[in-house]
This record gives sequence, C-alpha cells and structure tokens, in this order.
Amino acid sequence: MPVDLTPTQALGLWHEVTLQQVHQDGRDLTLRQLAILLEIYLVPPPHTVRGLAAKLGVTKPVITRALDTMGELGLVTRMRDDRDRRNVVIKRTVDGALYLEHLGDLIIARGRAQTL
Amino acid sequence: MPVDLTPTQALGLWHEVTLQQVHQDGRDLTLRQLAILLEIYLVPPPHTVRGLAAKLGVTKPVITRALDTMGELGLVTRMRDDRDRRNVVIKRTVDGALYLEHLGDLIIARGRAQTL
DNA sequence: GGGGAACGATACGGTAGCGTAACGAAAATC
DNA sequence: GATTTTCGTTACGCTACCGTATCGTTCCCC
Repeated sequence: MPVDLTPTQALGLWHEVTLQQVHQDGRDLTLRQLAILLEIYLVPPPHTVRGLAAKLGVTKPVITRALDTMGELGLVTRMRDDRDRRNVVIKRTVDGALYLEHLGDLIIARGRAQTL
Repeated sequence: MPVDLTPTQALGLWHEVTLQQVHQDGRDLTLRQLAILLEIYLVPPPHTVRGLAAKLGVTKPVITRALDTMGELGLVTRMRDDRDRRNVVIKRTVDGALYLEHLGDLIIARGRAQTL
C-alpha cells in the first residue's frame, strides 16, 4: 500500500485513522493502554506486569490498572503463573485479537485512501 | 518508505510509534485530543468549536476542554472572530506545528525500521 | 427593538486515570 | 526457618476527562 510516504502523508494517515477511531469506537483507550495492548499481541509471550512496565517505561500500577480496564473490556486476561506464583501471566483473547485486526485493517484502508 | 505494508506490519508500525510516544512524551494527549490537533493542523482553516465537534462526532464541551488543555500546553490558541463575535477561531502555534512535525518524523523513522 | 436561535463556555456529579507509598503472598537467600 | 527480595495489587489524594444541562453573549429576523 503506501509507497514513498512523506512525513505529511504519514500525519495524514494518522489523522484519518485517529478520526475514524474516535468516531466509531466507544471504548476510547488511552495511548498507554493501546501501547500495552499492542505489546501483548505483537511481541511473543510470556508477558508480565513488571515486564510491560519496564518496556513502556511506566510504573507497575499503571499496568495493573490498564489490565483491569482492558480486562473488563474483554481485550486481555490474566492468569497466575503456576511455576512462580508471584508472577501473573497476561493472556490474549479472541476479542482483543479482533480489536487489533480491525485496527490493522483500518490503517491499511486509510493508508490506501491516503496515497490515492 | 513503507512499501507493501501488510496489516500486521501496519500494526507493528503503530506499535513502535505508540511505544516511542509513551516513552518520551510526558504530555500524553488523549486520542480525542490528538484527533483535534491533527484536524486543526492538517485541514485548512478556519476551525471553530462547533465545526470540530461535528467533524469528530463529539459534543462541544469536549472540544472546549481539549482546547483548554492543549492551549495550556501551547499547542493551539483561540481568538474571537471579529466578524461574528459568537464564534471562536482556533489558531495554530509554532509549538503545535513542531509537535506534529516531530510526530510525523517519528512515524517515518519507525516505518522505515519496520520494513527493514 | 424584542423574541428567538446560534455559539462557546461553564457547572455539576460521576468516573477513571495518575504517582507515591504501603501491603500480602511467594520465592530466594543465608 | 527467619530475613530479605521480588511481584503484583491496593490505598490514598489528586487531577482530568466524561455527558447533560444551563448560562451569557452575539447575531438574526420579523
């Protein structure tokens, strides 16, 4: 799709996608929440609270809260690690995968419109 | 830059940019705020509160609040319209332009890394 | 010029995020 | 086996956003 995207076009793409996202998605995830979600789904597991906190450069409560919220939305799940019961392993869900798949398609669609 | 971006790669790009943004930018704009900012800077003026509200599909107080916040951050300014003093015209600022320019560069840089 | 419409801002109660600090449970260390 | 460390969560006070409703100002129109 996008070929030779300029900075301006890149911003235009961001604009289109953001706009669409604001319009249709009532969920309205924070930038941080989205970053966490993407990290969980795009980087090979396992994912832990502390690992995500380190990767994003935020404190642990931020991760816990984000997981609470996104858990209620059905986008992620948590399970205790049986090998080290201090750890919590973050799991993906079908809804979460669909959510991101939808976002990916949106980017592509807008990117295509952007370069036409 | 990105050539033949797949949905997965598009998500990867979003991931990288979001991650970077979370890391370095303390401002942490809402998705809505970012959409408003992009609208102001990428679409030809004039911009009004009601116009932005309609374009984004949100209520007017949302726009007013967002302009308050981003105004304090120096990203936008407001001026009363002298021809119709009921209106408020939203103006761009140097800082706002720099902010988005930075974001555009970030997208390009990450997009390049994405397809390497 | 008086009644109504349009525009943006404000008020209000509620919700959700933040950072710092402390907590309980589990593992590691000695 | 007691102490220390690690891990995730919770508590606290605070800030910022939300939606609905209302307000003051300005313009429009008869």
